[in-house]
Amino acid sequence: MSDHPAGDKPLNFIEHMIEADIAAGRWGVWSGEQAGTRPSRVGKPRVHTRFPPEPNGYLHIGHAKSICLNFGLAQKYDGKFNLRFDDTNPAKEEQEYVDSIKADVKWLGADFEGPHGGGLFYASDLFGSMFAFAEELIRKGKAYVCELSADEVSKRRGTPQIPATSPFRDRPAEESLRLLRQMKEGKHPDGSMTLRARIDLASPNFNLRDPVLYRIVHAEHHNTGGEWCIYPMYDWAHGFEDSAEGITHSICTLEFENHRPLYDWFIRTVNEGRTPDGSGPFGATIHHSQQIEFARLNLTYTVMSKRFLLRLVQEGRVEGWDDPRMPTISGIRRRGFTPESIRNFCEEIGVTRIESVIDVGRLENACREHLNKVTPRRMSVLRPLKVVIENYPEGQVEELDCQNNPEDPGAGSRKVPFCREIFIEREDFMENPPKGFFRLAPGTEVRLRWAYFITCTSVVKDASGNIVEVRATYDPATRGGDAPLGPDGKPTKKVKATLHWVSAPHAVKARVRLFDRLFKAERPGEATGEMLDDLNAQSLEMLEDCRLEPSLGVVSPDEPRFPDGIRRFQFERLGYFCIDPKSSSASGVLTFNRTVTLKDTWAKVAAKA
RNA sequence: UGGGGAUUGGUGUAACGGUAGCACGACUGACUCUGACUCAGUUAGUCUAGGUUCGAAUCCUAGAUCCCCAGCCA
Repeated sequence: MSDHPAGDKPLNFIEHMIEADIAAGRWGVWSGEQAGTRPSRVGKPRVHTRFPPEPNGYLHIGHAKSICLNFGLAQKYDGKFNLRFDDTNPAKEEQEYVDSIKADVKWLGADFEGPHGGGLFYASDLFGSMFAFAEELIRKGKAYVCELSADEVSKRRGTPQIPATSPFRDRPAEESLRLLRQMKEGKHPDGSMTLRARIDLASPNFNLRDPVLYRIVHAEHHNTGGEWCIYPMYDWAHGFEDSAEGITHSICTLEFENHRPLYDWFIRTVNEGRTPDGSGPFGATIHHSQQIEFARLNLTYTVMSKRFLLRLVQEGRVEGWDDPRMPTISGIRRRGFTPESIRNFCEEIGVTRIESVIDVGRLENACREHLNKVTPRRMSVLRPLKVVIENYPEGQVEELDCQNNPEDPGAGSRKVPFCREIFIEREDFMENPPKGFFRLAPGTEVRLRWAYFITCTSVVKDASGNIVEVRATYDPATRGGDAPLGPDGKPTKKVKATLHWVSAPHAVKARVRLFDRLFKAERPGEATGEMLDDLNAQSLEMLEDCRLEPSLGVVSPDEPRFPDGIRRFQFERLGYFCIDPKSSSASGVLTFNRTVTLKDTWAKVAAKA
């Protein structure tokens, strides 16, 4: 069945469901009132998604998959996307997390306040109506106050074969109502009682064994302050949040699949005694959205558990949530990744119900792919080795033209100074090169990018035999880096290698931070059960004596401005780097982060040998 | 030994009873003022066993393996 025009991406399973819903007219169409800022939306089938994080930590790349999915659907179907804080547990939630999540979602491009945005919501703003629904459930005989302690509930939970029990199950509704109000008024201590749904104590699905709706928590809430001392559980609250916001497709991860019967039960039960026109004894029917589960993102060499990431932060094993080695959005951003590259990555990996593990290299590739197109090229020497060009006049300085981006002729060029003393990369010189090494070595000739051909004449060593300097001669006829043309119009000579370089006296000094994977193991914790055992002790390398071309010391006018304000570059032959303002200002030293290396065929060959 | 899901090349993902395709990786080669990029080619797959059918990744039966569920977390 190829009813898609060539080049069209195949639909994922959620899109298939949406198409089916549209065909069936399941969710109706946008009214003029609902269309909001987009009149074009009026009359189109409703698709309304949301991203519902709990503000108990920073967002990570796994959340990015969900954000891109939900926002992407809203965009594709000209619908709406909400950001909603699922803040029903004051014990774990903080304003700091709320703020970071808002910033991260926006940075990713999922603008919940833009043309496809439905707005910003808080579950806690609905506490009042949720409480009313709870009272309604009691009146319908579908909920009761249970005075079992958490411990006792656990003991009475039963097994797959043996049903759970509660002695309070058949308590009169009036009594439950009175107790619930007392709970709300703070008359009872934490843990002394709960409100439970009256469903099925024998269900093989434990979620239906009279789940808790409300627990008593005397704690300050980041949004509602001290207004409440009872808080709704996730299962009870979530469907009402979706309902109130008019969400059509409530997308969550696979582990909530067993909760779907509960999700549906709550809405259905509230809707008992309600009618579409509001004439029922309990008023008007409330909206019932469709829960859909998909597989969360797993990455090799990466831990996505918020709890564990929090531990890394608290134990000081990383600099913080935004450490560039962290899989958090803020870490990845500080590392230099672009939102485009993350969106492309999420698009490439697809959406299914299969639990898979994506090679983290694919995320890096997505980043290279985008950065290659948009970053200006610069020359930087990370581990400097001095080269003295013996036949270049002392005191002479030339300003040479260097292209900013060979991929993009429109990016123009810049001037880079050249003189008698330059630095090259230490690893670009070998005194006794192996076969296949075609960089600089005694007697060989290489090109200095955009500059001249040079030939190594000798090596200078210190007392202990370390190479401290290389002597060379240059060919003045190769100015600009091109060999002179012969009578046949072809270059008179060719070199196999082109090296990056900087002028020694003009170079800007900087610190560069190189990052490796945070974990040594493809699946951290698999071997010993303790993820910390697989932490990579060498995941951060600081290079303190790097020399950069002078243009990096200032913001040049033709440097592209990224919307997030981050200055990103390709250091030729090395990789993609960005300035880390946080580290720079903290240390007083201009500091770059390496986002990702370039692919390096030679390193692969050399490693094999 | 209860319930709910999943299984297609190394990895990810299509195909919804009718030619198993795409992407990434890997490997070759071409090109190259980045050992990058780009381009061309090669590689390799339907969990197993039965059954239905002219025809099965797809439907049926049985089995295997993996994931989720007994928080007053989400």
